[in-house]
Amino acid sequence: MGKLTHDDPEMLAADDPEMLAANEAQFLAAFKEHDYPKPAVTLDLCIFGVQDATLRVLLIRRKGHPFQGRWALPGGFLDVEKGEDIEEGARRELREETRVSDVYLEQLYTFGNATRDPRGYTVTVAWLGLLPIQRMFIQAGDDADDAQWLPVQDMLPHLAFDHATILSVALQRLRGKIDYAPIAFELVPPTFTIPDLREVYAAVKGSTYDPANFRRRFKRMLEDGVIEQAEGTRFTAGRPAKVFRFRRPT
Amino acid sequence: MGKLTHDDPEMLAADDPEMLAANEAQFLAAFKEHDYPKPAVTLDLCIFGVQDATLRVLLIRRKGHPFQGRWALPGGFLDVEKGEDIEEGARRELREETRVSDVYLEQLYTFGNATRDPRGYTVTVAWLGLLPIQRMFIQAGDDADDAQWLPVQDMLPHLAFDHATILSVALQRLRGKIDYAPIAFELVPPTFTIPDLREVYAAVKGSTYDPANFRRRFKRMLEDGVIEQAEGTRFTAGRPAKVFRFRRPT
DNA sequence: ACAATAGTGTCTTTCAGACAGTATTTG
DNA sequence: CAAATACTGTCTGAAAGACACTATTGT
Repeated sequence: MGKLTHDDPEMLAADDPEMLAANEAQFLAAFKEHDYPKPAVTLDLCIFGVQDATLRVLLIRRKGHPFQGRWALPGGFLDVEKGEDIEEGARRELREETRVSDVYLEQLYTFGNATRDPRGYTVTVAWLGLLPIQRMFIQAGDDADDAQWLPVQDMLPHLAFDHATILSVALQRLRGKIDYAPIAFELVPPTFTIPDLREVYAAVKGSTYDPANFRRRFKRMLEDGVIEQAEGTRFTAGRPAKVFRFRRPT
Repeated sequence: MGKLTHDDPEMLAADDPEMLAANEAQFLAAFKEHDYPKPAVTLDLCIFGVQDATLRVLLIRRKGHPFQGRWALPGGFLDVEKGEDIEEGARRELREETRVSDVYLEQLYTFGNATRDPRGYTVTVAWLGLLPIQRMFIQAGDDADDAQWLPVQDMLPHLAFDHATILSVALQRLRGKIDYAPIAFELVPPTFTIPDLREVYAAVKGSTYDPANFRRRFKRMLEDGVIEQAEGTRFTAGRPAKVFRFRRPT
């Protein structure tokens, strides 16, 4: 059992790096020999959008095995040879499979076990993305027959691999985070009305919001400079609505 | 470009699985042949504790190269052959390197790029753990010369690999989460006083808390059944304090 | 005029921060 | 007794929920 305290951080610092260099180079050369078994590492993407007051997720229909013809999250193998950072890899996969780029993306969770893919042990780093559907052309890439925005609730039971689990975790994160982080702005076009935003919140959370209280919340954001009013108004069946813009923090 | 709506989830469900079985088995057999290059996958652990009103992290001194003799987060390679789930792997590594088990553990973030380890491209799944230091014997395992609880602030600039980055992310997560999730209870012994808890919060957040307001917060938890009063009192230099217990949700 | 939708005002409750004060122990 | 620490009460302001009300458009 080690001592439990140690109050001299200076003493703890590295040995002189010069001294180590020779040994370390030697070690690194030797290291190549014993090759630990390595898992395949993939990237999976939960990209959410709201359309027709419905929360949707971007899915592809699988062209190849396994799960051929089934709907799945877009994703693919991490390109180790290229040396890409995992976030670069996630953006590359999304681009390749759906021609979508410039997305809000955050890392969600990493799943790794022997059963989630019939091809053997895999580790997948899952990502959560947000996109205003309205402004986006999507297009199936090489590995997919089709790419579509489909309602989360309908699709949850029908996905390939363990993608239902991944999507559930993503949904939980999105629902939890929308209340305290300014991420709803990623789901609407650059200019939007308060009722637009309210629709997004309702679709994400699956509940309704009192229009008056909801509005007051964003009035505070206006005062705090989080959003600003934009030119013009937006016409509806009734009184036209003021238009706002998210001031992306610099 | 695909259609943007699709309202018949039934039609989207899998093709008949029986029909696919033959093709899929064929495919899986063929799959073994082309072997994508795979990254090494490791697990790293940020285990926090509070002692002497100081936030500490469990570190090991590296026995081997690279970064021999430097302090680092405990961790190691995921055992793919054993088929362990990544969380099992994290708990195994912690046990092997420090003889510590039964820890609150949550997944933190996954780091993967070509530069974080001189041995080449690695992916590491980092975990955040919490432990009441007082009740824990730690002991260095096979890969470590020493294992100690060291102050986070002092050690941050002196860690091996990119462990300073990992530790920073862990610290940020801990500080953010302690305010809204009942995780502070993982940092104190089974029974504790309100001043004990307040000390933990202060150590984690690096700020002080008004005793009166802090107490009121936990009085509400008492009413909500999150904590309950335990027998006895705890003696100090002044008036003895009431003792409480966290009622772990079932 | 009326339907429809955008937007305001107000009351109540909850909760956090500031801070003055009381209670119970040891020495 | 004083010193030290635990604990209580009260004022204030910010923010959320409920809900009644006003404003501006199209038909």
